[in-house]
Amino acid sequence: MPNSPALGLRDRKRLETRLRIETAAVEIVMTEGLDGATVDMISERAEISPRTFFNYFDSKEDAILGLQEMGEVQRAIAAGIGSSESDDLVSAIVSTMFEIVGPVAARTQLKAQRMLLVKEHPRLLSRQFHQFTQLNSTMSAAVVEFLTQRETTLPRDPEHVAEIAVAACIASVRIAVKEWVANGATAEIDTMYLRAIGLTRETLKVLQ
Amino acid sequence: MPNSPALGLRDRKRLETRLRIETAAVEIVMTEGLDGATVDMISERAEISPRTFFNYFDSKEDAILGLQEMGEVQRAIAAGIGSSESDDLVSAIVSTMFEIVGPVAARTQLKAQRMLLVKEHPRLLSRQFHQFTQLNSTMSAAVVEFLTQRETTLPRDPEHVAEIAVAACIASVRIAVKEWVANGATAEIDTMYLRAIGLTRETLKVLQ
DNA sequence: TGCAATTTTGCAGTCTCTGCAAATATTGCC
DNA sequence: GGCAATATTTGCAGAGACTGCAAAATTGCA
Repeated sequence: MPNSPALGLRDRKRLETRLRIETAAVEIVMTEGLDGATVDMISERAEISPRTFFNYFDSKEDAILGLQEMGEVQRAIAAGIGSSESDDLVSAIVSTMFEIVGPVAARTQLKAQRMLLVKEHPRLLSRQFHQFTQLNSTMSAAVVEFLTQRETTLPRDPEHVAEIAVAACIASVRIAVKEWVANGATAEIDTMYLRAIGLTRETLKVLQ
Repeated sequence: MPNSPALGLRDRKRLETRLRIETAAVEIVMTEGLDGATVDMISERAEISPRTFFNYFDSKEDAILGLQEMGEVQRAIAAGIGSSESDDLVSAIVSTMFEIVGPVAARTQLKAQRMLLVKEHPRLLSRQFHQFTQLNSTMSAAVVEFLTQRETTLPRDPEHVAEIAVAACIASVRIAVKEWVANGATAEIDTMYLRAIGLTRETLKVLQ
């Protein structure tokens, strides 16, 4: 059990409940479909009251996707792009995104199922996408920081350039993940990662 | 009045009702805020029953944004990218997007107000964005077509490259529009258009 | 005018999501 | 162990989005 023993009972319970909700949500959507799954059903299976459900997630979709709270994701982004070993911006962005939604996603059954659901219900994809959109400024800031540290000459509008770069990378990752799922979700994670980077490069060539 | 006389009374009425709903939606959101505006209020001002509202739009947000039906937008995309005079992919994509959401947006008061609303309520932005996401395949197809006609050597995965290119352009347009609105929405449309293209180019340089 | 097709509407009902206050659980402290 | 402070859970009542259905109104056309 990967339960950090530093956490008190209260926090451990909270984490456990959260996971129980996420699991219930995914399971029910898998059998009942996206519209067939109701908050009541999910709550019942997770053994909480429907009211409590909304103490944990803002919407049904959030629970299905297990969307973390903004703060957590923001920290992950800053840490990810900031600590990138490579000097290459594309790999820094792509690898950070994989740290958040990718590799982890492959490890647990829950998250693998989630990806299948997203494939089946595109509505969910755009919900997840929406979170990224909201995080654009965080990402941009991290990218600007990255550029400031490594590039001698910054572009004229670093924040905007960063935002567009992030958008392109998001699209690449999304495609790579889609392909990966389409191929049975069995290949090495690295395949996906390299694929995303390769796709980005290919696009850059064409746009030039 | 730009009412095509070719349309029968029935269709003209339908169009007029649609416009009345869109207008009512924008006006009410401007005074009451996004959450303060209800379908009942909008329907009342548009002089239709709440039930009829949902015969025209799938959701409150769709009405506020005046989201066209998919089919219409799809035709606009195919026509836009296909008929581009330039050989440059970035300008072909960007100009098509402006034809759909940009220049038109500046012409009528309704659409200018809409842009202000989007600025104030980011939730709407991602709703509009969502439509673009859904149209990704349409756009990609058009871009692939574009490439096929003009490039001697196609990239390895044309559809994917197209998707990423479109994503980058969408981000650029979004930023350009955001800036334009922030500056009072008064500058020439061409400014916005050139700005979007310039931003894309700047980003390409950095990602390289 | 009168019939067929389309559109509007009311109604009943389901579901998401929120505020509030009472009940319950956890924590830290004595 | 017991007690007070704090956090969490829950029930309840209610607003609002959205849907299916069938009756009523409107429009198109012979």
